[in-house]
Amino acid sequence: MSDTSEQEQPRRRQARGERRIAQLLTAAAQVFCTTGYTAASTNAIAREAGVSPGTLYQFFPNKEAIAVELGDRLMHEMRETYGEVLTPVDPATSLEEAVGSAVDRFMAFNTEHPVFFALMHGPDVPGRIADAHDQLHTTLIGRIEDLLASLLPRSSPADITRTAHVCLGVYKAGLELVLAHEGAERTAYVQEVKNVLTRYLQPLAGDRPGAA
Amino acid sequence: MSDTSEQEQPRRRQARGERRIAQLLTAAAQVFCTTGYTAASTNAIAREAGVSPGTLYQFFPNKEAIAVELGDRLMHEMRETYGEVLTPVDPATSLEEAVGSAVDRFMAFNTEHPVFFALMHGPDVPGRIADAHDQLHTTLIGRIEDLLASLLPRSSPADITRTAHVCLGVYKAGLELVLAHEGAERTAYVQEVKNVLTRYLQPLAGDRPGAA
DNA sequence: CAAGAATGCGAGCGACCGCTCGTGTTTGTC
DNA sequence: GACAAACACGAGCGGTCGCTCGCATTCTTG
Repeated sequence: MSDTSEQEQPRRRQARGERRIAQLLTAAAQVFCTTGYTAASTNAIAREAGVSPGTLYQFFPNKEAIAVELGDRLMHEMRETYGEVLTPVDPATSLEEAVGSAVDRFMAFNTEHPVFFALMHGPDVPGRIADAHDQLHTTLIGRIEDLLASLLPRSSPADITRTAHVCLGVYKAGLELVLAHEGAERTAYVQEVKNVLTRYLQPLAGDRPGAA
Repeated sequence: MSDTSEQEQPRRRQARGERRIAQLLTAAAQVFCTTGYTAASTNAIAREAGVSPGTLYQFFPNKEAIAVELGDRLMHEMRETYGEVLTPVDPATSLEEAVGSAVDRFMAFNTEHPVFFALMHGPDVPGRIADAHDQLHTTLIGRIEDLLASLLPRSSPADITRTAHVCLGVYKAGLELVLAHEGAERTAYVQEVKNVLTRYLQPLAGDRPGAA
């Protein structure tokens, strides 16, 4: 039973190979960003990276694996940069501060890695990536629920869940607007996203500081 | 000059043809809804309609024309059902009433024609449809700006424009959530969308009735 | 420096997709 | 019923895309 499962580990990579992988992932990010996942051809990714199609398939078994590896690395960098997503609670912070810092963190990451949004938002992504997407989505919703549970003590669990989905949806919509603008206008949109969320949550909050 | 442009009008349709067209558009709506535009194959549409690929191309010059015609008919039905989108102003209505009625109208249309959202939301749609999408988007933003200009007299034009984009984005995000649920939960999400918008706009509103 | 492994190439295979075309069937008109 | 136009069919053409394979090159290792 144990030998029937193929382990493909004995593949020893050289430094050149690791460089090629990084190069290919960068190229893939570029192409995914501009054309989306399904429309992105592996030949185009190879061309963008300046290598042949055969070289690409030396390092990735198929097109999906490229996106999966890219997603994994982004996820890892996100966790590394921001520690744990959405620090659970801090009873002293106001609603505005909590929302503001959460939005700033996510916006910073997403504007620095636009591929993330492109991969997660596209309705075309196949099996494995959709799974990762759902998993991230569920995790995120859970975190937001925890955050909201402490911020909005008067709400029922079902209401908390619904509110969490609304918050995430609003954030995603705001992200799209933010990514579509630059400079001062972008900053203004970030502020608007914070406004929408704080004003939405304010009436639900208990005796929090910072109420208008 | 006048005869160089080809007029393809002399194509006289029989009742059977009109029926086939409606049948094909219904099938296309179904397929577009489940797979999106690009992933939808014309053969699949023909199969869904129970006809051969050749028959499909008897009535539509290409795949894009199917989506365009579908979009045109939806647009026409939207205008016919709701007269003009977003009745400009009514100085006596409260902010809650204005937001509530606008959201209800759009939600009713979009839940009855999920294709509309699928066609407008997909990042994959090609030229002509993207044009129609942009045109609708611009028109909608303009209407919302007009509405907001009378509701929020203290805001500058630039702020109005930004606020309009935020409102439309929030609505689209809410629509996605609404379409993902059914029954009582769906109703609850509709209410949440209204809550988000009213609470967002409330602090900007002048001496409107209905303020909390 | 040899030998083997890892890397690199690019023509091309198989599958699918948008679309066509030759042919046969149904419908409207006289 | 005769004739033409509209409708219907489905095999298949041209093109793209994901991916492979045979072979050349570069690196590592003893």
